[in-house]
Amino acid sequence: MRGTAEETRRRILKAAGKLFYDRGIRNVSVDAVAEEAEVTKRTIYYHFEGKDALVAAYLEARNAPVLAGLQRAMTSVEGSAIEQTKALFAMLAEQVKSPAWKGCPFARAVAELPAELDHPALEIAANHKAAFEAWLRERFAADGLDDSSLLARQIIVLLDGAITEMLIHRDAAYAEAAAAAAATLLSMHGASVHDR
Amino acid sequence: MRGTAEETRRRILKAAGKLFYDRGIRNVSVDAVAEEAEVTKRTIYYHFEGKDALVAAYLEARNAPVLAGLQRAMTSVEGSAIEQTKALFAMLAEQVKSPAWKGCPFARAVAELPAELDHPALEIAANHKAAFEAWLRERFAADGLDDSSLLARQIIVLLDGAITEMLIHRDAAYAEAAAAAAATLLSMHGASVHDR
DNA sequence: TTTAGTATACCTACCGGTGTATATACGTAA
DNA sequence: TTACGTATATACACCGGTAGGTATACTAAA
Repeated sequence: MRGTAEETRRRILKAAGKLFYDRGIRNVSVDAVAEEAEVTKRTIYYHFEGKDALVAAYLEARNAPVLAGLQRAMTSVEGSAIEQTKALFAMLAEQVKSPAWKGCPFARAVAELPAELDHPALEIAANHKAAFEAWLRERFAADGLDDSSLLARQIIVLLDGAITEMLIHRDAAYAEAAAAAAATLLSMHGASVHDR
Repeated sequence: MRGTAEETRRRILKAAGKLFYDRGIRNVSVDAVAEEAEVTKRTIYYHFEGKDALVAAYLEARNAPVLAGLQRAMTSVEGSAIEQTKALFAMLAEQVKSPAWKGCPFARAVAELPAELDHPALEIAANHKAAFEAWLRERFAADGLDDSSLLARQIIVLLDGAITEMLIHRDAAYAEAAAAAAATLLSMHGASVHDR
């Protein structure tokens, strides 16, 4: 009963990701992760230094895929920055329909982990958010929008705000309201509603 | 060592509120609350059915004060809906400066508690958010703004989004960006920048 | 004297984490 | 090609601490 080390590690991370995201980090024991991964707890502690390291690795593993998903939601649509931003919120409105959707794993980790303990996960979350904001800024600047830096910041605020409200109310209307707000803001800064 | 029941209950709730908000609900044991309240754990279980009930009571107790604080931040400023909304975000920008500030207790509770267990706290949080959104809608409608319902929804999205970002980055710039976005949206719907 | 409220002590379950034996993949030399 | 040695990877059993929760005796006010 032994695959390669990488395979086992990935299996653990997959199980951890599923449980942490679904139930919350503090609500999931290392034993539960072991059972889900069909591995003994000792194996987890062979591959990870402790639960904190496992949590950090879980968030680290989510970073690239989530970022790519956000970017793809926009770039997969032909059109201006406005069209693409609308597509971003449309994806969000779609996701909330699934009961498995539980909001943003990074924001939830920060909400759950007290800042004082400077858990390694906190920096990972901050970097993730900053990375998407920076990408948005570049995207808007490429369209020649004014204040791309401010705009990117406002869009990410709308995004995370919509996620928060939808996690609370389970209502896609918040994503739609945010999409409308985003379109208004972009058009105020020189964005065309038509194709670029 | 015995005050009135109400007094003891309030002391427990005060201690619970401090610890739950500061460290997160799952990170605080009933023993820790008992110690903070200078009461034995048994006394807590005399006054509350269990930890879940204590958590629910904690959020319930926060509802009215937080709502009042938000409303006061707006109404304490003379002026139009725009001016008052700006004041709302200004208060937020001020709060983040304190290390004790840890975001919105309701949003954090929802982020931490898995939806499946339908914890009583979840409904309390949803009601709180809905209440402020409804109040905002009335406030905007009173100023004769178009689409007050959509506007209220957008402002609360901006508010919770700014809170999320500020919890992650500890940077008041997000409240300022949100304030600017809010002002833009309001002015698009017929709000005057001047006094009403 | 009754009874609401508090204290002491305790229970069971489970938490994160570990000591140690063992099984397997793989490089190396005959 | 085979036999073997070794580092790697997994299993089993276990630890002390603490979690939420409780049985029960006592205390003081009405």
